[in-house]
Amino acid sequence: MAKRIAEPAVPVQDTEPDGPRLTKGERTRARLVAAAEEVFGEGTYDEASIVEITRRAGVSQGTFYLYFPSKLDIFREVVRDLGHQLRMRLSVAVQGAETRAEIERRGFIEFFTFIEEHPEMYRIIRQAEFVDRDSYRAHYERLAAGYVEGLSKGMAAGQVRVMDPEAVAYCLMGLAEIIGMRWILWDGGGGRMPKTVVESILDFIYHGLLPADRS
Amino acid sequence: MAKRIAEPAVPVQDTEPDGPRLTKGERTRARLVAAAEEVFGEGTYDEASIVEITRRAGVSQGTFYLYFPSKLDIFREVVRDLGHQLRMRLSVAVQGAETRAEIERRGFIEFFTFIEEHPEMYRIIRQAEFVDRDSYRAHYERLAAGYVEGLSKGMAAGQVRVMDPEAVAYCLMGLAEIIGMRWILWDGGGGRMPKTVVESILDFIYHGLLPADRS
Amino acid sequence: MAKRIAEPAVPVQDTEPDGPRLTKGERTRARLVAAAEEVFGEGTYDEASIVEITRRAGVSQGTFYLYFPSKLDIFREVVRDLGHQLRMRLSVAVQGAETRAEIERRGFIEFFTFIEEHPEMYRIIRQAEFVDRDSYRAHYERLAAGYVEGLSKGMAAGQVRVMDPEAVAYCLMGLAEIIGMRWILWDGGGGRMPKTVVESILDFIYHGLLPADRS
Amino acid sequence: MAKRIAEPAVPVQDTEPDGPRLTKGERTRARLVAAAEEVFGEGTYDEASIVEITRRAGVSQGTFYLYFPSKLDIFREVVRDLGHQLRMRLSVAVQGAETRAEIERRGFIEFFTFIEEHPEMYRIIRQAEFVDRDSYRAHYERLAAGYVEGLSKGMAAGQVRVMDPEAVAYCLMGLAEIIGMRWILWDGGGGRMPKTVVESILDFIYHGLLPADRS
DNA sequence: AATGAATGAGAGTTCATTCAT
DNA sequence: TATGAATGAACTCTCATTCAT
Repeated sequence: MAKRIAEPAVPVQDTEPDGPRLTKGERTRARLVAAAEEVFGEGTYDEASIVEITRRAGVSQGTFYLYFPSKLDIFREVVRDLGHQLRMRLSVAVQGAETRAEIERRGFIEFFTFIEEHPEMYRIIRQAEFVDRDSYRAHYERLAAGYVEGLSKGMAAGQVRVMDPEAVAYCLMGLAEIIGMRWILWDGGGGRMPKTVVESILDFIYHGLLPADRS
Repeated sequence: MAKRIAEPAVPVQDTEPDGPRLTKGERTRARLVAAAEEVFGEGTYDEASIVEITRRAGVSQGTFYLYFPSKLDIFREVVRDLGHQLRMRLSVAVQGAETRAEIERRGFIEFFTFIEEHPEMYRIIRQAEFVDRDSYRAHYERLAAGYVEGLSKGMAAGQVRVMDPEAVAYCLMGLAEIIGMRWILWDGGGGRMPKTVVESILDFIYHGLLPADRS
Repeated sequence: MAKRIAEPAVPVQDTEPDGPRLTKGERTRARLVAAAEEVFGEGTYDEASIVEITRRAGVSQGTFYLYFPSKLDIFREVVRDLGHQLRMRLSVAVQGAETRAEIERRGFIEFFTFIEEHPEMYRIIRQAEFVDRDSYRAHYERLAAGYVEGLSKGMAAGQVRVMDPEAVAYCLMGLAEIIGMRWILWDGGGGRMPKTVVESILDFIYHGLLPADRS
Repeated sequence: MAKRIAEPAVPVQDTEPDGPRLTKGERTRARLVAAAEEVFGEGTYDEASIVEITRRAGVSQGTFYLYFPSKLDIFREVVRDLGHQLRMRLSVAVQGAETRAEIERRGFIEFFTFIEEHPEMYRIIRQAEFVDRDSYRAHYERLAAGYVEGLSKGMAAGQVRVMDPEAVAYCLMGLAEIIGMRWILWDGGGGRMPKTVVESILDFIYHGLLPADRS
């Protein structure tokens, strides 16, 4: 990380737009979380250092421990936070979609957009697998829960072939992730999904889910 | 003396079964790789230490640097090695399968078996994403290459719907991985895939790949 | 927020029984000293932290420095305080004793009782040897002073063999301390002195002090 | 500690008088123990820092952990070592003494001499009470054991009044310690015991131990 | 071909203390 | 009279790596 080289960091402005509503402490805490999100996103959990997080947040090292008991704890918070953001975005995106195909299309596209916007989110959550398996598992379970619900309804309504809904939910998540990795993150990090890839995937999923008699 | 703290785990035998065929140096090297595979599989890349690797290999720390220029280098070798093993097993498993469905069935089942047998392999390869992205990418590209070839033939032969073959290959890999993680690794680590889950996935894939006019 | 990590142990009541007589400030100060006595008694001077003292006293860290300029200062006060308590108890205990033997018996028993009741007092005063030698020395000098006075009178009256009274005073203090340590503190912390040990010691002292021609 | 100021320390000579007999590692270890003895003797256990110990030993901080797993472990070793030295000296000193009085005289004088020569030994052992109670207790138990044996014989032979020998042993140790503290350490640290004090104590002990009918 | 010894940078964490409000 | 927030120096300990033998 180039950041290793110690520059005096941004002189902290205490009069930020959203300042007045929060206490001073709450603002500091928020700055720490934001900084941590950045730093964890750039390298390994182990490469990320408290020194760097506090430097970017514009506070001293001691201050960190006023708000988080340990490095692991802020990592957990960051994972929780990112998962929450993702779920919000997805649930908003699929609102109002009528057919299963439409839901999947909107969901997948929103997911890819999110990763394009927050490529670091990807790194962080996947690292949780090694750093704090519980956070990681919780993330997927929460995400899967929504999916399972939707798929079950679709099966009941005859729009989706009857299969183990949890298995299918995980298939779709795994699939979306690896595709995002391959076409967004690998290709320079700022890549966008090629249209033909998106269409192929949606096609694959569409037929994979569709009840036999409908095809 | 250092011995107080940790003594060599295994008194090293220099006359091992496969000894005679290799030079002393080659045997030492092999022992180091084997030890590294163990150690990397147990924790994080950062948690794994050269001390521990050499201790298990029964050699001194200095010896390590006779064979590998750095910790990262032996990690790369381990990743390459595991990927190689996996590809061999898969290619043997699908040999002789006639239909696309049969190929997928055999491939998936072999993959899950491999993970059940080497859960640590999973940890190691996924860590490569953060530790040495090139190894990681190379692993998937090699794996994808075989898949793409098979799928392209299937499409040409009209057994598989025409889609971007690389996109589909990655879909299948991502799907297999997350399922392996959820049902093998999470459930205690020694879990086996439930039948209904396997069948649901194969069903999903089968319809996902099938050409429309065949259904 | 810091509260995550530690909340005030006791919701502080400002209307305590002995409240009305003292100003608010005096009560806060007293609470701090009491808390410090507890905390210093539990571990090392260095292990004791201002955070913990203020937490138990139910005040903020900043408040501490309103009453004491430093950690060392409150430690000194605690030592002074404990020494004072001890001297009071001893002087009350020996009041009315007629012979030297009786004085020693009552004094020693009272001392052991005090240690049984306040084992932490012991830890604190002995630590002063390292933390603040002046407090420590002052404690012993004050204690010795009383002893020297009594012994000198005894010598003048022919009840005690003529020796350097200060040397004898220190002998008796050192002897009492180590015995208290061995039989009260070591044996589980809540131990009581065995009778035979007490009698042996008193016997030893008795003959040690007795004038030769009397024996 | 003035030593806090970082001076490049003594450039280490590798060809010391007792060099040839020990391996390089053993010499380093010995240097660390010697340095630790110095440093622990100067201040608190907590004030003593690994930095300072290694600086005086002329090795890097990392080297420390090649020989000792932790700061506490080297402290323990130092305590054991000092106790051993002391016991050796005492046993040599009393060798050949015939009467009980002679034994006590020689023992006490040797003890005071030892403290005059190693005032730091005193600090270190007493600190063990707080730092590692087991070391501390073990020290006294070992010292007491020898005493108890001698006293028991004396009682059997009718040279010493019959009392609980362990109680008496601890009395004598406690007494010696406090006297050493008061007249050697307090008076400037380099003090010597005044003759009259020594005589008073021996007198006190003599009569304390003497069987009644003999006096 | 192998080892024992040493290094030194860097990590996470703690804590007495200060100060604006 | 009291607090919440912040500081920064100091600490113990780990580890990949180097090198003389």
